[in-house]
Amino acid sequence: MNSTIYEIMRNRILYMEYQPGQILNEKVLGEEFGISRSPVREVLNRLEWEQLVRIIPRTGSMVTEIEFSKIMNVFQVRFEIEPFESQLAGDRLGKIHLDILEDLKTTCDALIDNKNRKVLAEVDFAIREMIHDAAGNPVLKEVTERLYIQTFRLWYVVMDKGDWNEEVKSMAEEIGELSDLIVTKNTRQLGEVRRDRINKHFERLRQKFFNSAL
Amino acid sequence: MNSTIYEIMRNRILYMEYQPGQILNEKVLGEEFGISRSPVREVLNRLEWEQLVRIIPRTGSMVTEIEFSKIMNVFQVRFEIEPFESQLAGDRLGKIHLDILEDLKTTCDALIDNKNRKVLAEVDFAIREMIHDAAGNPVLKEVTERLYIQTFRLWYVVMDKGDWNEEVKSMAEEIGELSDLIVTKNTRQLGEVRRDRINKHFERLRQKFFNSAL
DNA sequence: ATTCACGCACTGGTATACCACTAACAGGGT
DNA sequence: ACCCTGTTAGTGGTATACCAGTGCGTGAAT
Repeated sequence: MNSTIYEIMRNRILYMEYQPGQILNEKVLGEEFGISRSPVREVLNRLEWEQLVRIIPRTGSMVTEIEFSKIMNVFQVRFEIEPFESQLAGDRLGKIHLDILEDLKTTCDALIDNKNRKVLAEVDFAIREMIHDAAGNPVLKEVTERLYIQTFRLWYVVMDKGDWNEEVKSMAEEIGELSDLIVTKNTRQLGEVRRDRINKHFERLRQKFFNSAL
Repeated sequence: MNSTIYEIMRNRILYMEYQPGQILNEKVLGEEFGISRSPVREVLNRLEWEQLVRIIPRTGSMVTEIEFSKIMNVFQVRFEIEPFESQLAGDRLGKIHLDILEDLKTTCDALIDNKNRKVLAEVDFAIREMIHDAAGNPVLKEVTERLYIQTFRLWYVVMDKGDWNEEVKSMAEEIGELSDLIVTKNTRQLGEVRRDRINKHFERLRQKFFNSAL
């Protein structure tokens, strides 16, 4: 299936196996996956729509650079829409989700002093997936996830530069906070808490990004 | 340019020249526009991820049906995100925009007792474009516009069934309200007012949709 | 006359061939 | 030695050819 190749390519970009600015060649990609240029182009078009590559005529598909100004725009929207989603999810979060969170907490704890960016990222994806399901609005899910992906790489590079344990601790805190709110059935606060989280997250990204003077 | 053909196709769907459920044929489209299937498929892919068609293997591209449940999901997001955009726009709305609104008001008034759905729709698009520009966040614009398009057709069919002048009057009211808030520099209320507008809009759509028992 | 089975024709999916364009390199002239 | 120009190679864009799958129509058998 084509969507498999799409996901492979997407992950390569997100996990920085393809560097920002790198030029991808349709013919080469086709040979690698054993398919012709037609389906490759389809995948590249989709990636372009997700703002992960920019197709440049007679040159190739350039993996998009990480532009802070653009990412600020995305965060401005996430900052508004994700708290809303959490608020929606509040009504439906229950015991099943507590179990999921407990598992994620375990995974998270195992990462202390044991740096593995990809696993930590997968924990984040899992939390998000849980919220999406609980919110029960597929349109909202699609929009939110698309925006998240556009900010993902910045987090991923910054993780490499800052204090690793601090990063893990922050994630563990988020999980704990979520669990607490579910246990105490204080789900109306979910929105506010999430807004706080994203705000802090963004602030950390901003600082580390400019400190490293990329 | 391909994007021209994309826009033509998109408009045909939005303005119901292609009926929901209608099957489009790649070869036929190619012949009509004097291009081959490759660029046609590119356009159809784009329309598919805009949720305007669904490509069905060995059958064709089906213009998506108007599903109320899906549209409810979209409205749930619009209801949250568009007031936010208006709020952002508030700081930058000024005299230039008042002039635009005045023009639109004139266009609108000319539509009383003179039914023309397309022109009224274009007025709506123009208002939205103004807000987008003032808000100054291209990401937000893209998301918002994409969602709007997904709800557009419902409005377009409902317009045909209800009281035309009521529809025009509602639009004129919206323009007036906007102008007033700009004049009195009461731009902080823009968000709330917009939320009200969308709410009423949705309520009208809901009622007329179920009355007509489509 | 009705029903079932076979084949044909039409679809989108994919591979391939061709094209227009550009950028880079090499060679010759100054 | 340097600059300018012509050619060539390589890109994405587009047209086309081929393929696999399916649904419908037709014809034959009961």
